Amino acid sequence: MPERKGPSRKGQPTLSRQAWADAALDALAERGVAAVAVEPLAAALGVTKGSFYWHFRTREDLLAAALERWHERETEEVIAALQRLDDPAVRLRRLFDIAFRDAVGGGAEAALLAATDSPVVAAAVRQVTTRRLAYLAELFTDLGVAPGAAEHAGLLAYTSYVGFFTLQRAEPAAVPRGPALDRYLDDLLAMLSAAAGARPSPAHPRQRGV
Amino acid sequence: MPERKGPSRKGQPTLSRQAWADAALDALAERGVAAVAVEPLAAALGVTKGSFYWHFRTREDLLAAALERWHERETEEVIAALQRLDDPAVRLRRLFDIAFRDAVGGGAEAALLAATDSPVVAAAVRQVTTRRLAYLAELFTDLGVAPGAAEHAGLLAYTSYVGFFTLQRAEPAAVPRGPALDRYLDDLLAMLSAAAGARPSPAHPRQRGV
DNA sequence: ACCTGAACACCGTTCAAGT
DNA sequence: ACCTGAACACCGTTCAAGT
Repeated sequence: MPERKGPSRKGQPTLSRQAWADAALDALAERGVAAVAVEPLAAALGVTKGSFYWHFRTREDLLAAALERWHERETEEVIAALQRLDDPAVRLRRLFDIAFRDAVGGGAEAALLAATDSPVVAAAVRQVTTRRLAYLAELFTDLGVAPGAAEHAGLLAYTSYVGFFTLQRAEPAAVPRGPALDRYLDDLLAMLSAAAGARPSPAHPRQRGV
Repeated sequence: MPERKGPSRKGQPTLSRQAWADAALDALAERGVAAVAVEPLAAALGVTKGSFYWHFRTREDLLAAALERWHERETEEVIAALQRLDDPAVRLRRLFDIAFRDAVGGGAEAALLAATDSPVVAAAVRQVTTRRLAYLAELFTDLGVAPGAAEHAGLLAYTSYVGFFTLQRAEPAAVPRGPALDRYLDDLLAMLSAAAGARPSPAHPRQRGV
């Protein structure tokens, strides 16, 4: 995949596949999957839509390229950064900070996770989801949690995260900020630790019935 | 709003606004927001797309009507049914069963909650979200939880729910079923009760640090 | 009152032709 | 190697005309 070949016509550098994919991912994060449209994107990039088809076979292809970029940026790079931290407890806390405070994905997440009507999007989302759940389970295992309980806790953590940023998009006013967010994360971590420590099968004692 | 006016041409009953809205909601639940398309819907209903514009001003209008139906079915009717139960603890458990087991919304939920690029969808989602969070807070208050903690617990419950069905759509294989689901809901309820019982402000004792 | 049919704009896709 | 420009299909929207 050539990165860029140097200027060609009228001083404009020739467009690369990557430039299209990046523009597509930006549009997607800001205005949703429908905004990944060839003609408007071409206009924004200053070329005709015909030229698009030299780089990509279809619009779906462009989406797939943008999605690949998303996977790399918001999953692989985050995991790689976490793995540079020695203490798994620190890794978990850092992950929560990244996920809940820094709001990974900058808007692409919510747009993507539910746009599973598109087969390309569905495939990318499945991959990312599997990868993240596996990493979370690994993280809890590193903390000393038994495999089954670790998977369970990872699931709980991930659904909370997905729900959180979805809510943030749907109704930002309802999402905790500042000290309320601290308490929220505190409780979540505590809940997770309780769930992770629970024995797999029989009913376990609880502090108060709800 | 007239329901139906009796047959008109060729034995076909005249189409009502409601028939269009229902068809739109079905398409939306099954194939996403993009599937709410005038021409295909008209074809399916056996009329020309021109006729659509007698009932609705725009496609957005149709979406809004479908959304109103969604709000009624998946929020107001559910709440009304719950309120017929006396014991708030039973209400909460029943709500969890409906939400996590019977998968409210039959697919529309995930498609909608993240399709906030459309202003009509965004508005409907905001309304439904606010209503549901308010009801959850009320439910926890009825259980004897203090107002602040009740809101907090409701938020935790709702984000878990949203994350759960999003995951169900994204990667069904990762979602617990059978006894694993029982344990999941058990833990969730216990976590919620712990969070609800926590004092609002200062650091509270936890069973084990994570 | 409710629908048809033709028209037009917008965007995805193709392709011959340009540089 | 990379792009233009014209063409066509599909869907949203309008509107005059039908029953």
